Amino acid sequence: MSQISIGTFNVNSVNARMPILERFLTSEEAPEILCLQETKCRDEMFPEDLFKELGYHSLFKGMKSYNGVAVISKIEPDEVEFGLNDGAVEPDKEESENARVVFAKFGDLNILNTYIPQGKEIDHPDYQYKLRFFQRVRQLFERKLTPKEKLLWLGDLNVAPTDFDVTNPKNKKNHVCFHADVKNAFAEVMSWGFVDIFRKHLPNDGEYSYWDYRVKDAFTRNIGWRIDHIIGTEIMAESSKKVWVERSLRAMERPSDHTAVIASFKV
Amino acid sequence: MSQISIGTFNVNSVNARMPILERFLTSEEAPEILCLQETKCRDEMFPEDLFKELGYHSLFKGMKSYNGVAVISKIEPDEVEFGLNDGAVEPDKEESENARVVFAKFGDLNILNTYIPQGKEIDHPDYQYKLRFFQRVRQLFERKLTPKEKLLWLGDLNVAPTDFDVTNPKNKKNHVCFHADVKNAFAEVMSWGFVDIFRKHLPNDGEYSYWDYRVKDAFTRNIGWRIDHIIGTEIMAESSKKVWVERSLRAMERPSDHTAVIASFKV
DNA sequence: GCGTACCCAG
DNA sequence: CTGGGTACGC
Repeated sequence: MSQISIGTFNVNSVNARMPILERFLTSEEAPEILCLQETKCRDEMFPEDLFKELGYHSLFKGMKSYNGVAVISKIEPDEVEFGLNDGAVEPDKEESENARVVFAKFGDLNILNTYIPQGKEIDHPDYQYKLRFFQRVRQLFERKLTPKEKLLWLGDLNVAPTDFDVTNPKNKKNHVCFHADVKNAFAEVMSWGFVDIFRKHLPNDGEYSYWDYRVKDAFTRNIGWRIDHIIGTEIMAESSKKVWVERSLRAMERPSDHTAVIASFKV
Repeated sequence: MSQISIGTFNVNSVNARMPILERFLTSEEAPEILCLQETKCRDEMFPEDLFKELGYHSLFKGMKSYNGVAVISKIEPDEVEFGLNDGAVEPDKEESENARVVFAKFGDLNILNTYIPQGKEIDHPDYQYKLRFFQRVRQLFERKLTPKEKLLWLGDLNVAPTDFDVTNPKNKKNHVCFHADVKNAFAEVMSWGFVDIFRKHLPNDGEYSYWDYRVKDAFTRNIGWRIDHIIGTEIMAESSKKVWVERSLRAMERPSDHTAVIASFKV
């Protein structure tokens, strides 16, 4: 019986965040597998060699300026797939969807790392695209797996599912990450057969993963959002031992606006 | 009999260079008067308060993005004047000329700090403007002073007067800072009654003040230019005791492409 | 290469 | 506020 820890971290530029990642990945808390979002670099710019020196294999798909996902892991994955691959992708969205979704299989453990579109505003076409994106993620799960399998869904899902997940729920009813429709779209995916593993271990309020740079002293005042998630099938929830928010990363010099969320499992 | 040291430093943004300026101005080598060029900030943005805390009075004239001159001094000047004020300024050049030339009088010591136009290319109209700029600087001296007075001319003059002043003179014949015409234009100003005080004390080659960021390892390989000058009337040359290039500033973190050049005088 | 400035995005 | 892009100057 051994332990494995798996996490998610929206880095807001993987290259800008290397000093923080280097410290984190050489610390006691370093996870075996870490899902990254918003790497914000083309594949040629991805710091694969630096991760290799830290003992991590990298899979990544990026683009110029926006989006970009990666999975770095001490063990090599057996299978990898980028994008939703459902035939529903519009031609101009292909690049960004590949830079938002990565599936990786490590033995019998399936991992989906997603950076869900933010949606801009409630009446913007991107918000409808976001709602459809959740549907398509559910369809991906239906197509590839069953709820009986070992599956984790991690990433920046750009949704705070409950009032406990934001500092001030009252003034966020029309926010694209808190509106009823996006909560429902998220709940529809969850109902396929998922458990919110973060909430299983950290049921209290005030547990956030993102603090807006634009809100003055948001981090020290703990004005934040829980939009980075660790979700899994029942079997994964049962084997989960602990979840923690690695707040130290958000307190370092030049931090991302998000921090890492990690779960440990017994295997 | 006491000592005063006076220098010139093209800072390539005064705000970007404050960490370096703070260290320099609190060190043993801190000059009593320092002429700055390329401050690159509008007057509202000039860090007057920071210099005040360091014990320096500031005079400055800047503009958005480009140019900008300042004189910071432990003693307050008695007279100040910006620009060439010869009635020859074209309307669209008025702002930049005021941000290129500052005259200051400290007792009987006259100081002209200039940031001479670079000139872009030998066949560009800006190069002819540069040559005329030197003429107009000479006319300013003729109008205001005589070679018998105490006068220093400092600044980034964008001219390397001799083969000793660049690393590879052969491939620079058509450079706007090394072409025969610009050397002549500079020599014309010198002939009014100036001594090259830098060269009086540092006659050897390899003494530069500017190392191009774009030349790989230019500073460590000492591939540079002497384009920042300390020039004075005979009486100033006679009272000069020492000149040094403050290379430490170019070796610090996030340096300017230039470094400071300082002269000490007995008064 | 390293400074500006201005744009976009979250 | 802090990323990334562009353009421009030296």
